[in-house]
Order: sequence, then C-alpha cells, then structure tokens
Amino acid sequence: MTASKGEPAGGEAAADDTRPDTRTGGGGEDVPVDTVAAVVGQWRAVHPGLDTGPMEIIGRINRCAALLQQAEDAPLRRAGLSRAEFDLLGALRRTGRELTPSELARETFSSGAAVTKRLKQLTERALVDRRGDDRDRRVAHVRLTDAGRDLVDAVLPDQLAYERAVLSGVDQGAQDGLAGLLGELLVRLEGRPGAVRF
Amino acid sequence: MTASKGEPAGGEAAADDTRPDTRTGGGGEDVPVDTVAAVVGQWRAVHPGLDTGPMEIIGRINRCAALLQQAEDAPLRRAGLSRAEFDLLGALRRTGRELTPSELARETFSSGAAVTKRLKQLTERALVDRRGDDRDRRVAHVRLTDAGRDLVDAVLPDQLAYERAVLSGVDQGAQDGLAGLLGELLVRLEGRPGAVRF
DNA sequence: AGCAGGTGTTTTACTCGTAAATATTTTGCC
DNA sequence: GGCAAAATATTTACGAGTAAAACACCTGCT
Repeated sequence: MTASKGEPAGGEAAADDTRPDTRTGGGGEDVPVDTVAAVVGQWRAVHPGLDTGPMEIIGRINRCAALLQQAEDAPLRRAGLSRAEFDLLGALRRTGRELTPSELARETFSSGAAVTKRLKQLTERALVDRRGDDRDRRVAHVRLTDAGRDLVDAVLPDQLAYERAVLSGVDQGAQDGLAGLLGELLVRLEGRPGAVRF
Repeated sequence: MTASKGEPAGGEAAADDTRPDTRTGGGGEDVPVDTVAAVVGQWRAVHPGLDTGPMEIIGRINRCAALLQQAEDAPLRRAGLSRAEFDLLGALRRTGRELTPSELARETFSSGAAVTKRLKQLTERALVDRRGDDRDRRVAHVRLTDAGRDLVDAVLPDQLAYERAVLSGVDQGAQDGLAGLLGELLVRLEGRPGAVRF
C-alpha cells in the first residue's frame, strides 16, 4: 500500500489464535497453515455454501504483497527514500533517458498530482533535474542528477539482496513456478489479448 | 493504501511502449510479456551484472495486488464501503463474536488509531455497536448490528463473484498451483517455523 | 493503602495520495 | 486567423493512515 504503509490486507485477514496454526494432514503429520487459510476457514464455517476459491489466491497475493512491501521498505528508508520516490527515480534510471511528468506517472502507476509533488521534493534534494521542452512549452523533461543516479545504483543491489533473502526459504523450483504463474495471471489482469498466434 | 488507493506499484513498474509487448519464442510464435517482465528487461539492459530473479516474483506480486485491489474496490464502492471498512466488518462477521479494538487491529493488520477512526464512522452509520467491558473499563467490545451483518452478507457474494470473474481467464490447474505456492511463500513470510514433523 | 509500571484506547500532528478545479499551451477545424 | 477542444502540469481541498503522546484504567508490589 501506499506504499510506505504497513498494512493493506485483503478482504480477508488474520487468524484468531496466536500460535502457529497447523492442520493435521492425511498422514498424521502437521502441515503449517497460513493466515489466509485460517481466515478462509472462518468464512466457510459461517457461510458453508460459499465458493471461497478466489480468496485462496487473491487473499494470499494481497497478504504477500503487504508483507513484502513492509520488508522492502527497510533498505529504502535507510537511504532516506520512500518506495514511491524510489519508483520514480528507478523509472528514470532504467529507461536511461529523460521522462516527462506524464510519462513518469504512467511508469509508476500513479496520478499526475502525486508525481508533481514528488518531483518537487526530489528536485529540492537535487536528485532530479528539470528543463522545459522548447517545442511544447507545456511539457517538462525530468532527468536524474549524478547524485540521483548514484543513489539508485547504490540502493538497488541492497534492495535485490534483501529480496533474495526474503525468498531464500522457498526452493528454486517453487520460485520459478511462482514467477511463471504470476506472469500468466498478470498478463490476464493487464487486459492483454492472449498470445498472438499465427 | 488505504487499501482504496489505486496504485502501489512495486519497485519496478510499467513498460515503455504502449502496444501489447511480445517476445518471439523459440518456435517463432509470439509470447505475451507482462509489464514486470518488460521492466526487468530494462534493468538488465542498464545493469547487466544484476541478478534480477527476485523482481520477477516480488514485482509481479505487487503489481497483481495493485490491479486486483483496484478491481475489487468496485463492488465495495457500490455498497458504500472502503476496503478497510469491509475488512473490519468482515473480521466481525467471520469470527462470529464481539471483538475489542485491539483484536480488530490484529485481525485487519492495521494500527489501533486507524481502527478507532473507522469504528467511529461505522458506529455513526449504525453498522457496528459498542459496549464497555464491566470487568475492565479500558476495553470496549464491538459487534455488528443487524444492518452491518446484512450488509456484509450482501456484499460478500458479489465480491467473490467479482473475484471469480477476474480469475476466469486462468485455468484451474494454474489457479491451484498459484494458491499452493503462494501459501508456501506466505508461511515463510509470516515467520512460522517450517512444517512440524515428528 | 499507595504508587510504579503496564495495557487498551483515543487524540494530536503530520504525511501523502487523490479528485477536481485551474492555468497554460497546443491542435484541429471552420 | 480564430476559436473550441484536447493535452500537460500544477494547485487546492480533503480524506485516511501513521507514529507518538496522552489518557484512562488495571495489576502487582511493598
């Protein structure tokens, strides 16, 4: 959420008791149950007829996103940046060229007003620079200063190392599977037509 | 975000061009590429040495979460509720009992202050009710009013139907795979010990 | 009893994002 | 050329969340 918030939960939230939830599997061994599974269980107890399938996916995506974002904010904060600010700087860095405020809004999935405000602060901190277009005097061109570029380049490896650490408990096969399936879902959500066949 | 924000993107964001991104696969057919893949590609072009593996998962989770939350807000808005408000009411509904403000904060993963504010509004709208504990006069007990309960029960099926529609483009096998892998990741993120074997 | 320290809840001050309104400039059309 | 409509960016007013302080009450110790 925002993004420096520590909280957006899905329509479904935490389990009731505070001890590690487990469910006894078919073979008698204890299988750990995540909070979403516990919540879904509560719903099914209250509304036995409900098809709770979608919750198992969407609830988990939302919960994972909330936890991951919270974790990721730590290395950013150390560098004095919010996630939104890093997103903006990162967009400039990875495209490798100047971007206009509208392009930045598109790249970072935020509103124009939000970009205006962030640019103001980042300009004051001398992390970005702006110049007007001379063809079209409505538009501005924003680019990273050297300090801005260096900051992104310093933070990014930390960020990735942190992410790697967070994922380290999940084996490589599962990681590849997740990346693939999430990509498939994302293509759908982004409203693209399916693969173009010919 | 409140949760009702339409935007938190990951540390990685949108692709540059506006047409459906495709990448030519081994057999000559076009494979659709999601925005996260495009962003990761940009990073790798700028920083060839970087291990961008974690982005492929975390970036996609964040992006999926943002899109899903935006989509889900529609049926909620129709009922005059924000996602955060629905989470609170939902916690009361699925536990089937009164909860204190602290319990609500835990259940909905939000701060106590946020819960206080939401309770104030929901009480004014007569969706919840509060009474003081007589043993411990610090604590309050919050419960759904009949109107609150009816509202949740009316909204939830809509919500689930909407979710089902959003996921309808993804085949059942992929959905099951996603739910399982996300559950595995979530168990790790929630800091539980692994499965308890004996 | 009386007080130190802890817990549950609310209040305060502030940040940040949004939507809607505004200013400015360009573009298309007659 | 001149004006209506669109595009770009910013400003304004406001809503919602947070962290930290304040408040109210309980618990246990002496």
